[in-house]
Amino acid sequence: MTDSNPNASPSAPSMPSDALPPVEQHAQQYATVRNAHETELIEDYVELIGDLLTHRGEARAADIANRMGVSQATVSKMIRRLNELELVTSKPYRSLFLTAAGQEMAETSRARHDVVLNFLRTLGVRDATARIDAEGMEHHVSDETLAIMQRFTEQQERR
Amino acid sequence: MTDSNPNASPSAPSMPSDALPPVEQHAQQYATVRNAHETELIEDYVELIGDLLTHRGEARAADIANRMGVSQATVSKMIRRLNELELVTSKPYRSLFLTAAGQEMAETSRARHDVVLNFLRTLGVRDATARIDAEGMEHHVSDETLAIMQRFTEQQERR
DNA sequence: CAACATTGTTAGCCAAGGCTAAATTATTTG
DNA sequence: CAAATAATTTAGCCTTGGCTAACAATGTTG
Ligand SMILES: [Mn+2]
Ligand SMILES: [Mn+2]
Ligand SMILES: [Mn+2]
Ligand SMILES: [Mn+2]
Repeated sequence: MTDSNPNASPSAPSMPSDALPPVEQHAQQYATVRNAHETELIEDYVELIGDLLTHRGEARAADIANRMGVSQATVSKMIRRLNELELVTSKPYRSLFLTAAGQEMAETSRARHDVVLNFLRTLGVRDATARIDAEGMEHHVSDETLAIMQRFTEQQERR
Repeated sequence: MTDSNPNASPSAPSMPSDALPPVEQHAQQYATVRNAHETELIEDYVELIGDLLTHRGEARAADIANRMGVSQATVSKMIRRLNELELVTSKPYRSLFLTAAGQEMAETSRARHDVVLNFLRTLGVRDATARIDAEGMEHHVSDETLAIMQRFTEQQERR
Protein backbone atom coordinates (compact mmCIF):
# COMPACT_ATOMS: atom_id res chain seq x y z
CA MET A 1 0.00 0.00 0.00
CA THR A 2 1.73 3.15 -1.16
CA ASP A 3 -1.14 5.30 -0.08
CA SER A 4 -2.74 5.80 3.29
CA ASN A 5 -3.96 9.19 4.38
CA PRO A 6 -6.31 8.89 7.34
CA ASN A 7 -7.48 12.48 7.53
CA ALA A 8 -7.11 15.68 5.53
CA SER A 9 -9.76 18.33 5.16
CA PRO A 10 -7.93 21.65 5.11
CA SER A 11 -10.48 24.36 4.49
CA ALA A 12 -7.90 27.10 4.15
CA PRO A 13 -9.72 29.58 1.96
CA SER A 14 -7.49 29.86 -1.11
CA MET A 15 -4.42 27.72 -1.03
CA PRO A 16 -3.09 27.00 -4.50
CA SER A 17 -3.40 23.26 -4.20
CA ASP A 18 -4.87 21.31 -1.30
CA ALA A 19 -3.44 18.08 0.01
CA LEU A 20 -5.04 14.96 -1.38
CA PRO A 21 -8.31 14.04 0.31
CA PRO A 22 -8.55 10.67 2.08
CA VAL A 23 -8.83 7.80 -0.37
CA GLU A 24 -12.47 6.92 0.40
CA GLN A 25 -13.63 10.51 0.06
CA HIS A 26 -11.68 10.92 -3.15
CA ALA A 27 -13.16 7.75 -4.62
CA GLN A 28 -16.59 8.98 -3.63
CA GLN A 29 -16.07 12.16 -5.65
CA TYR A 30 -15.43 10.24 -8.83
CA ALA A 31 -18.18 7.74 -8.11
CA THR A 32 -20.69 10.55 -7.80
CA VAL A 33 -19.59 11.95 -11.15
CA ARG A 34 -19.84 8.52 -12.83
CA ASN A 35 -23.27 8.18 -11.37
CA ALA A 36 -24.43 11.55 -12.67
CA HIS A 37 -23.21 10.62 -16.13
CA GLU A 38 -25.43 7.55 -16.16
CA THR A 39 -28.59 9.59 -15.78
CA GLU A 40 -27.85 12.94 -17.31
CA LEU A 41 -28.62 12.10 -20.92
CA ILE A 42 -31.92 10.59 -19.86
CA GLU A 43 -32.71 13.73 -17.90
CA ASP A 44 -31.86 15.97 -20.82
CA TYR A 45 -34.13 14.01 -23.16
CA VAL A 46 -37.02 14.01 -20.72
CA GLU A 47 -36.54 17.69 -19.96
CA LEU A 48 -36.46 18.50 -23.67
CA ILE A 49 -39.57 16.45 -24.39
CA GLY A 50 -41.36 18.28 -21.59
CA ASP A 51 -40.26 21.63 -22.98
CA LEU A 52 -41.38 20.74 -26.49
CA LEU A 53 -44.77 19.65 -25.18
CA THR A 54 -45.10 22.87 -23.20
CA HIS A 55 -43.90 25.26 -25.87
CA ARG A 56 -44.90 23.48 -29.07
CA GLY A 57 -47.72 21.19 -28.03
CA GLU A 58 -45.97 18.13 -29.40
CA ALA A 59 -42.62 16.38 -29.23
CA ARG A 60 -41.56 14.65 -32.45
CA ALA A 61 -38.45 12.56 -32.89
CA ALA A 62 -37.21 14.82 -35.68
CA ASP A 63 -37.44 17.93 -33.48
CA ILE A 64 -35.54 16.19 -30.73
CA ALA A 65 -32.84 15.16 -33.20
CA ASN A 66 -32.50 18.74 -34.44
CA ARG A 67 -32.41 20.26 -30.99
CA MET A 68 -30.00 17.65 -29.64
CA GLY A 69 -27.84 17.92 -32.73
CA VAL A 70 -27.86 14.19 -33.17
CA SER A 71 -29.07 11.75 -35.84
CA GLN A 72 -32.67 10.55 -35.97
CA ALA A 73 -31.45 7.00 -35.54
CA THR A 74 -29.84 7.95 -32.25
CA VAL A 75 -33.06 9.55 -31.06
CA SER A 76 -35.12 6.56 -32.13
CA LYS A 77 -32.93 4.26 -30.11
CA MET A 78 -33.09 6.55 -27.09
CA ILE A 79 -36.88 6.72 -27.29
CA ARG A 80 -36.99 2.95 -27.07
CA ARG A 81 -34.91 3.22 -23.91
CA LEU A 82 -37.15 5.93 -22.43
CA ASN A 83 -40.08 3.67 -23.15
CA GLU A 84 -38.48 0.75 -21.36
CA LEU A 85 -37.81 3.03 -18.41
CA GLU A 86 -41.50 4.00 -18.53
CA LEU A 87 -40.72 7.68 -18.78
CA VAL A 88 -42.50 8.26 -22.10
CA THR A 89 -45.29 6.69 -24.06
CA SER A 90 -45.05 6.59 -27.83
CA LYS A 91 -46.95 5.20 -30.71
CA PRO A 92 -44.94 4.93 -33.92
CA TYR A 93 -45.12 8.08 -36.07
CA ARG A 94 -46.93 10.04 -33.36
CA SER A 95 -45.86 12.68 -30.85
CA LEU A 96 -44.29 11.47 -27.63
CA PHE A 97 -45.90 12.00 -24.25
CA LEU A 98 -44.51 11.81 -20.74
CA THR A 99 -45.72 9.32 -18.17
CA ALA A 100 -46.34 10.55 -14.63
CA ALA A 101 -42.77 9.56 -13.73
CA GLY A 102 -41.53 11.32 -16.86
CA GLN A 103 -43.37 14.50 -15.99
CA GLU A 104 -41.94 14.50 -12.53
CA MET A 105 -38.42 14.05 -13.86
CA ALA A 106 -39.00 16.78 -16.43
CA GLU A 107 -40.18 19.25 -13.82
CA THR A 108 -37.36 18.49 -11.41
CA SER A 109 -34.76 18.74 -14.14
CA ARG A 110 -36.23 21.93 -15.54
CA ALA A 111 -36.36 23.56 -12.13
CA ARG A 112 -32.75 22.62 -11.41
CA HIS A 113 -31.64 23.78 -14.84
CA ASP A 114 -33.37 27.14 -14.34
CA VAL A 115 -31.78 27.71 -10.95
CA VAL A 116 -28.31 27.10 -12.37
CA LEU A 117 -28.96 29.21 -15.46
CA ASN A 118 -30.33 32.15 -13.51
CA PHE A 119 -27.51 31.89 -11.01
CA LEU A 120 -24.94 32.16 -13.79
CA ARG A 121 -26.77 35.12 -15.33
CA THR A 122 -26.89 36.80 -11.95
CA LEU A 123 -23.15 36.32 -11.59
CA GLY A 124 -22.77 38.25 -14.82
CA VAL A 125 -22.15 35.47 -17.31
CA ARG A 126 -23.41 36.34 -20.82
CA ASP A 127 -26.64 34.60 -21.76
CA ALA A 128 -25.29 32.31 -24.48
CA THR A 129 -22.38 31.22 -22.28
CA ALA A 130 -24.63 30.74 -19.28
CA ARG A 131 -26.89 28.46 -21.31
CA ILE A 132 -24.00 26.30 -22.48
CA ASP A 133 -22.45 26.03 -19.01
CA ALA A 134 -25.78 25.37 -17.31
CA GLU A 135 -26.49 22.49 -19.69
CA GLY A 136 -23.49 20.62 -18.34
CA MET A 137 -23.29 21.92 -14.79
CA GLU A 138 -26.89 21.19 -13.84
CA HIS A 139 -26.16 17.46 -13.52
CA HIS A 140 -23.31 17.96 -11.10
CA VAL A 141 -24.87 20.37 -8.61
CA SER A 142 -25.89 18.92 -5.25
CA ASP A 143 -29.10 19.93 -3.52
CA GLU A 144 -27.02 21.85 -1.02
CA THR A 145 -25.29 23.90 -3.68
CA LEU A 146 -28.51 24.33 -5.61
CA ALA A 147 -30.21 25.87 -2.59
CA ILE A 148 -27.31 28.25 -2.12
CA MET A 149 -27.44 29.26 -5.79
CA GLN A 150 -31.15 29.91 -5.52
CA ARG A 151 -30.77 32.02 -2.40
CA PHE A 152 -27.93 33.97 -3.96
CA THR A 153 -29.96 34.73 -7.06
CA GLU A 154 -32.95 35.90 -5.06
CA GLN A 155 -30.83 38.12 -2.86
CA GLN A 156 -29.19 39.77 -5.82
CA GLU A 157 -32.55 40.47 -7.42
CA ARG A 158 -33.81 42.14 -4.26
CA ARG A 159 -31.60 45.19 -4.79
CA MET B 1 -40.20 20.89 -40.09
CA THR B 2 -42.31 21.29 -37.00
CA ASP B 3 -39.82 23.58 -35.41
CA SER B 4 -38.49 26.98 -36.39
CA ASN B 5 -37.72 29.63 -33.83
CA PRO B 6 -35.52 32.36 -35.31
CA ASN B 7 -34.69 34.33 -32.17
CA ALA B 8 -35.23 34.09 -28.46
CA SER B 9 -32.87 35.42 -25.80
CA PRO B 10 -35.03 36.71 -22.98
CA SER B 11 -32.74 37.66 -20.15
CA ALA B 12 -35.59 38.37 -17.78
CA PRO B 13 -33.98 37.78 -14.44
CA SER B 14 -36.04 34.98 -12.95
CA MET B 15 -38.83 33.77 -15.17
CA PRO B 16 -39.90 30.25 -14.25
CA SER B 17 -39.17 28.83 -17.66
CA ASP B 18 -37.70 30.57 -20.68
CA ALA B 19 -38.88 30.06 -24.20
CA LEU B 20 -36.90 27.49 -26.18
CA PRO B 21 -33.67 28.84 -27.63
CA PRO B 22 -33.19 28.79 -31.40
CA VAL B 23 -32.50 25.30 -32.70
CA GLU B 24 -28.85 25.90 -33.63
CA GLN B 25 -28.02 27.44 -30.28
CA HIS B 26 -29.81 24.65 -28.47
CA ALA B 27 -27.93 22.00 -30.43
CA GLN B 28 -24.70 23.79 -29.63
CA GLN B 29 -25.42 23.51 -25.91
CA TYR B 30 -25.69 19.74 -26.08
CA ALA B 31 -22.75 19.43 -28.45
CA THR B 32 -20.54 21.30 -26.01
CA VAL B 33 -21.57 18.94 -23.22
CA ARG B 34 -20.89 15.86 -25.38
CA ASN B 35 -17.52 17.30 -26.19
CA ALA B 36 -16.64 17.89 -22.55
CA HIS B 37 -17.55 14.32 -21.76
CA GLU B 38 -15.05 13.05 -24.30
CA THR B 39 -12.12 14.65 -22.53
CA GLU B 40 -13.11 14.82 -18.90
CA LEU B 41 -12.03 11.36 -17.81
CA ILE B 42 -8.67 11.87 -19.45
CA GLU B 43 -8.31 15.17 -17.63
CA ASP B 44 -9.20 13.62 -14.31
CA TYR B 45 -6.62 10.85 -14.75
CA VAL B 46 -3.90 13.25 -15.78
CA GLU B 47 -4.76 15.62 -12.97
CA LEU B 48 -4.73 12.78 -10.45
CA ILE B 49 -1.40 11.46 -11.70
CA GLY B 50 0.04 14.96 -11.38
CA ASP B 51 -1.33 15.26 -7.85
CA LEU B 52 0.09 11.89 -6.84
CA LEU B 53 3.49 12.83 -8.23
CA THR B 54 3.38 16.13 -6.37
CA HIS B 55 2.10 14.85 -3.05
CA ARG B 56 3.46 11.30 -2.98
CA GLY B 57 6.43 11.38 -5.32
CA GLU B 58 5.09 8.55 -7.45
CA ALA B 59 1.92 7.53 -9.22
CA ARG B 60 1.22 3.80 -9.22
CA ALA B 61 -1.64 2.11 -11.01
CA ALA B 62 -2.93 0.65 -7.74
CA ASP B 63 -3.15 4.08 -6.10
CA ILE B 64 -5.02 5.44 -9.08
CA ALA B 65 -7.44 2.53 -8.94
CA ASN B 66 -8.08 3.12 -5.24
CA ARG B 67 -8.52 6.86 -5.61
CA MET B 68 -10.72 6.53 -8.68
CA GLY B 69 -12.74 3.76 -7.07
CA VAL B 70 -12.30 1.55 -10.10
CA SER B 71 -10.68 -1.80 -10.86
CA GLN B 72 -6.99 -2.15 -11.61
CA ALA B 73 -7.87 -3.57 -15.01
CA THR B 74 -9.74 -0.41 -15.87
CA VAL B 75 -6.77 1.70 -14.86
CA SER B 76 -4.37 -0.47 -16.80
CA LYS B 77 -6.42 -0.01 -19.94
CA MET B 78 -6.68 3.72 -19.40
CA ILE B 79 -2.92 4.00 -18.93
CA ARG B 80 -2.44 2.40 -22.33
CA ARG B 81 -4.71 5.09 -23.74
CA LEU B 82 -2.86 7.90 -21.97
CA ASN B 83 0.33 6.46 -23.41
CA GLU B 84 -1.09 6.47 -26.92
CA LEU B 85 -2.15 10.07 -26.42
CA GLU B 86 1.42 10.79 -25.28
CA LEU B 87 0.30 12.25 -22.00
CA VAL B 88 2.20 9.83 -19.79
CA THR B 89 5.26 7.63 -20.02
CA SER B 90 5.29 4.28 -18.28
CA LYS B 91 7.50 1.30 -17.97
CA PRO B 92 5.74 -1.85 -16.81
CA TYR B 93 5.63 -2.19 -13.01
CA ARG B 94 7.03 1.28 -12.47
CA SER B 95 5.58 4.64 -11.46
CA LEU B 96 3.96 6.71 -14.19
CA PHE B 97 5.31 10.07 -15.28
CA LEU B 98 3.75 12.90 -17.23
CA THR B 99 5.08 14.07 -20.58
CA ALA B 100 5.35 17.81 -21.20
CA ALA B 101 1.86 17.77 -22.71
CA GLY B 102 0.63 15.78 -19.75
CA GLN B 103 2.09 18.22 -17.27
CA GLU B 104 0.50 21.11 -19.04
CA MET B 105 -2.89 19.39 -19.00
CA ALA B 106 -2.45 18.52 -15.33
CA GLU B 107 -1.66 22.09 -14.38
CA THR B 108 -4.52 23.55 -16.39
CA SER B 109 -6.98 21.06 -14.98
CA ARG B 110 -5.76 21.49 -11.46
CA ALA B 111 -5.99 25.27 -11.68
CA ARG B 112 -9.52 25.09 -13.08
CA HIS B 113 -10.53 22.56 -10.46
CA ASP B 114 -9.18 24.79 -7.67
CA VAL B 115 -11.01 27.86 -8.92
CA VAL B 116 -14.31 25.99 -8.97
CA LEU B 117 -13.69 24.39 -5.58
CA ASN B 118 -12.73 27.65 -3.89
CA PHE B 119 -15.65 29.42 -5.51
CA LEU B 120 -18.07 26.88 -4.05
CA ARG B 121 -16.47 27.14 -0.63
CA THR B 122 -16.70 30.91 -0.79
CA LEU B 123 -20.38 30.62 -1.61
CA GLY B 124 -20.78 28.72 1.63
CA VAL B 125 -20.97 25.14 0.40
CA ARG B 126 -19.61 22.63 2.92
CA ASP B 127 -16.17 21.29 2.07
CA ALA B 128 -17.13 17.68 1.31
CA THR B 129 -20.04 18.78 -0.88
CA ALA B 130 -17.93 21.37 -2.62
CA ARG B 131 -15.36 18.73 -3.49
CA ILE B 132 -17.94 16.41 -4.97
CA ASP B 133 -19.66 19.14 -6.98
CA ALA B 134 -16.38 20.62 -8.19
CA GLU B 135 -15.24 17.25 -9.52
CA GLY B 136 -18.14 17.20 -11.95
CA MET B 137 -18.68 20.91 -12.58
CA GLU B 138 -15.08 21.72 -13.47
CA HIS B 139 -15.43 20.16 -16.92
CA HIS B 140 -18.47 22.22 -17.81
CA VAL B 141 -17.30 25.68 -16.84
CA SER B 142 -16.34 28.03 -19.68
CA ASP B 143 -13.34 30.33 -19.47
CA GLU B 144 -15.74 33.23 -19.15
CA THR B 145 -17.51 31.73 -16.16
CA LEU B 146 -14.23 30.57 -14.66
CA ALA B 147 -12.87 34.11 -14.71
CA ILE B 148 -15.99 35.39 -13.02
CA MET B 149 -15.76 32.71 -10.34
CA GLN B 150 -12.15 33.60 -9.69
CA ARG B 151 -12.91 37.29 -9.42
CA PHE B 152 -15.83 36.61 -7.11
CA THR B 153 -13.72 34.46 -4.81
CA GLU B 154 -10.96 37.05 -4.61
CA GLN B 155 -13.42 39.85 -3.88
CA GLN B 156 -15.05 37.91 -1.08
CA GLU B 157 -11.69 37.17 0.50
CA ARG B 158 -10.73 40.82 0.46
CA ARG B 159 -13.17 41.64 3.27
C1' DC C 1 16.06 -17.97 -1.11
C1' DA C 2 11.49 -19.95 -1.40
C1' DA C 3 6.88 -18.92 -0.45
C1' DC C 4 3.50 -15.61 -0.11
C1' DA C 5 1.54 -11.12 -0.98
C1' DT C 6 1.10 -7.36 -3.82
C1' DT C 7 0.94 -5.19 -8.12
C1' DG C 8 0.12 -5.05 -12.97
C1' DT C 9 -1.50 -6.97 -17.42
C1' DT C 10 -4.37 -9.50 -20.57
C1' DA C 11 -8.53 -11.63 -22.34
C1' DG C 12 -13.12 -11.51 -22.92
C1' DC C 13 -17.46 -9.77 -21.66
C1' DC C 14 -21.08 -5.91 -21.42
C1' DA C 15 -23.95 -1.48 -21.93
C1' DA C 16 -24.25 3.19 -23.53
C1' DG C 17 -24.35 6.35 -27.02
C1' DG C 18 -22.73 7.77 -31.26
C1' DC C 19 -22.85 6.98 -36.64
C1' DT C 20 -24.50 5.66 -41.81
C1' DA C 21 -27.33 3.22 -44.93
C1' DA C 22 -31.47 0.96 -46.01
C1' DA C 23 -36.23 -0.12 -45.28
C1' DT C 24 -40.72 1.27 -43.79
C1' DT C 25 -44.62 4.20 -42.94
C1' DA C 26 -47.15 8.57 -43.08
C1' DT C 27 -48.32 12.83 -45.33
C1' DT C 28 -48.79 15.99 -48.96
C1' DT C 29 -49.71 17.32 -53.42
C1' DG C 30 -50.21 17.31 -58.63
C1' DC D 1 -55.48 8.73 -55.67
C1' DA D 2 -50.79 7.88 -57.15
C1' DA D 3 -46.35 9.65 -56.70
C1' DA D 4 -43.18 12.23 -54.33
C1' DT D 5 -41.56 13.75 -49.92
C1' DA D 6 -40.83 13.53 -45.11
C1' DA D 7 -40.55 11.06 -40.86
C1' DT D 8 -39.42 7.02 -38.41
C1' DT D 9 -37.38 2.71 -37.56
C1' DT D 10 -34.06 -0.99 -38.13
C1' DA D 11 -29.61 -3.13 -38.97
C1' DG D 12 -25.04 -3.13 -38.36
C1' DC D 13 -20.92 -0.84 -37.12
C1' DC D 14 -17.69 1.71 -33.79
C1' DT D 15 -15.52 3.69 -29.41
C1' DT D 16 -15.55 4.37 -24.57
C1' DG D 17 -15.37 2.88 -20.07
C1' DG D 18 -16.83 -0.33 -16.95
C1' DC D 19 -16.35 -5.39 -15.04
C1' DT D 20 -14.29 -10.34 -13.61
C1' DA D 21 -11.08 -13.97 -13.95
C1' DA D 22 -6.73 -15.70 -15.02
C1' DC D 23 -2.02 -14.99 -15.51
C1' DA D 24 2.63 -12.63 -14.92
C1' DA D 25 5.94 -9.94 -12.57
C1' DT D 26 7.78 -7.92 -8.59
C1' DG D 27 8.60 -7.40 -3.57
C1' DT D 28 8.75 -9.04 1.13
C1' DT D 29 9.81 -11.90 4.65
C1' DG D 30 10.32 -16.20 7.52
MN1 LIG E 1 -28.21 19.12 -19.29
MN1 LIG F 1 -13.41 15.95 -12.58
MN1 LIG G 1 -10.51 17.48 -11.28
MN1 LIG H 1 -20.57 15.83 -16.92
